[in-house]
Amino acid sequence: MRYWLMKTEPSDASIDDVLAMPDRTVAWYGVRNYQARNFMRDQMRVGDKLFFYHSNCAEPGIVGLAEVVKLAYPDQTQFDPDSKYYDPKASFENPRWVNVDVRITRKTRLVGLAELRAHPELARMRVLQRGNRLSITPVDPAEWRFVCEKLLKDCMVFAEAAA
DNA sequence: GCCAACGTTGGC
DNA sequence: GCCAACGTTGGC
Repeated sequence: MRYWLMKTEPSDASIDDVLAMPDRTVAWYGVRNYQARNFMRDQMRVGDKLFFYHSNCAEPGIVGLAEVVKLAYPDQTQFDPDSKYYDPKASFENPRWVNVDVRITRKTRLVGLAELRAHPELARMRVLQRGNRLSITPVDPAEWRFVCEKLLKDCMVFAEAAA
């Protein structure tokens, strides 16, 4: 089982938006970067866990925990001319982009960038590196444990309670 | 809104 | 295959 960090812009799909969806599950459509796509296509398995991260907003940071509930399959938005994620070079026969489905397991307090940077144990996290733009990045098991057991201890908010 | 960083495109 | 131009990301 692997661990990941997945970015979303809250103006597009915030954690509260996803909590309001059926089964607290969302298709992670719209990824248009090959490296991020390959992570979903080649490495993600059902049961992988992830940090749900808000980016490009007033308070960027981790806001929840989630898990992969469906293996990668063709991203439907690439076929839709009305979608901003439409890709004219993609076809049903040769889809270019895929997505997994993700279910929120916990809404947490905001763990912001400054707080993440404050811990040497997390210094190697990809999301903290200068110039990082990748929307999906692997997370080390030790980093996952540190965030969950040290930073989020006693302040876990259950998704059920938050929904 | 600024701008550094980085990915993609396309002419050659 | 090189690389300049351009577009996007995302923190600040």
